[in-house]
Amino acid sequence: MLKIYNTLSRDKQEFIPIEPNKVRMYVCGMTVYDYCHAGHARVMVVFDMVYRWLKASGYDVTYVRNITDIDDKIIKRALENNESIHVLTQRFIDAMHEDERALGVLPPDHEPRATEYVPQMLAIIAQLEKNGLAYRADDGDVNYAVRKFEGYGKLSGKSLEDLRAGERVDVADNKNDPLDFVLWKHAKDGEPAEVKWDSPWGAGRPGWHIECSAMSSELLGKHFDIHGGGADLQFPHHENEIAQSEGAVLHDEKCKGRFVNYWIHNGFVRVDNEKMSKSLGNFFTIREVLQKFNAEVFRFFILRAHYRSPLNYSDMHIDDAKTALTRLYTALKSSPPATVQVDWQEQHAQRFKAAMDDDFNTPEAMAALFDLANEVNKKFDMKLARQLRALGGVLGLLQRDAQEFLQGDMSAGGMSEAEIQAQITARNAAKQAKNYAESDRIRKDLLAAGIVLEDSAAGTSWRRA
RNA sequence: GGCGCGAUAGCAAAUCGGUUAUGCCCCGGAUUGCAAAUCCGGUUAGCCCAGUUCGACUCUGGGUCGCGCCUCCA
Repeated sequence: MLKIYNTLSRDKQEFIPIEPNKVRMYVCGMTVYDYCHAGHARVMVVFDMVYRWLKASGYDVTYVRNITDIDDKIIKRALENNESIHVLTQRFIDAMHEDERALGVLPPDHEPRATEYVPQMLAIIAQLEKNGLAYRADDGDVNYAVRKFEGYGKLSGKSLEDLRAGERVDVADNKNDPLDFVLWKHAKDGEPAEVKWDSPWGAGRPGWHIECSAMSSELLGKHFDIHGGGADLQFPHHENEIAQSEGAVLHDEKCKGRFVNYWIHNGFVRVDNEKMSKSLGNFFTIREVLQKFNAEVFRFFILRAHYRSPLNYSDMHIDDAKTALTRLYTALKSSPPATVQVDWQEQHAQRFKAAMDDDFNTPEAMAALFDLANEVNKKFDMKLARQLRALGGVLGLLQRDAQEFLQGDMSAGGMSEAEIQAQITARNAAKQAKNYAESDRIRKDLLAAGIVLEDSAAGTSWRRA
């Protein structure tokens, strides 16, 4: 039985899908005006893990992760670069897909782009206006009247009074209430034609929050199971999504005004104990990280912490993760990669499953993997090795050929395989002649070049340190 | 200021009201020509102060410190 920590209720709840055996899940994806950073990597990997676990649990999952391809920052960047919005966003969408593939992230079932769902957004705005929740401001924007929506603040645990008392809320012009947010932004002079759509309220473009309400209901229906994203989206983005989506279906009998059953938020990636973010400038792009570290190591590093905990990014920690993952692959050395089924009756698998069912406790699931590796090493048991590989596969790990992982890593500028083999041959000759001074010298030189030799009954093998 | 989250050994990170978490590091042993890998064993825990309890790292209350949201943010 799967339990999920639901941000809405602030506790772990048994997961019961709306439709038996089916899960409909929506995750807020990226705004594509730049390369993805390590924080984005965490969202991708965490929800990929959730997606995989739901599927492994036998659910028929529909996973939607949107792409925000219209927004202030995109427009600004396109103008700076003197290129079209579409060219800019397409370039970063391609880059994002490259990063994802490297991290072993499965493609979502749908990847809707905001610009393709403007009619659906307009329909929701019209419905909100009809329901008395949206109004047209003097400047031409259409705003959401937050005070008219009962239950505003239920996701973030904020009351309107608290929010209003907050010092940091600007009193914006043209809003009936400072907390009201924009549904439709009127077109301004100087904005490219590419960012203008016709609407009953005049030419303009959508506000940020409305796109997710539109795309989720179009692809998953008005009421679906899981909605996810980074913890920073809890407020105001997800709070506003609820106001929009539930406000638009106030009188809809079918979904009884309920938008999402389970809200899942992942914790931040930190640098020096501070949130990694664009505005702080303390971020590393995924490509920067992957220049230094193997992508699977980075994925392993992300999943080694619980998804809701903060994750401190540092080279030292990723190095630590690399050594740990090397241990698992070492146990798989004599087990060729093959698609094998998990034997869920086996005890490590049971522990793994119990951990994953407990709010996706990947650190505990991994502990089971390490215990399993110990058994494999102890017993030389190929069946257990296959089990280790299969369980790793559930997390999107351990699918490579072990030799390839151990030898192929970070070889930039390293010795070629042929050179290494030649050295090994020379060393073995020296060993035969009992010239240990020479054989040790060769091994020492190789070690200095980052090559570790391992003698065994089967011969000498090597790996990169 | 309002709301929320966290504090576990040298580092990272889980579980749990009483029984070895796990990984990295370190020490000892086995193995090895010597190593590496592996195996066996070991050292290092639970921010502070009270309370509940036969017993608390785990529950409750109060501190302290750190972080996040309240503004674009994954």
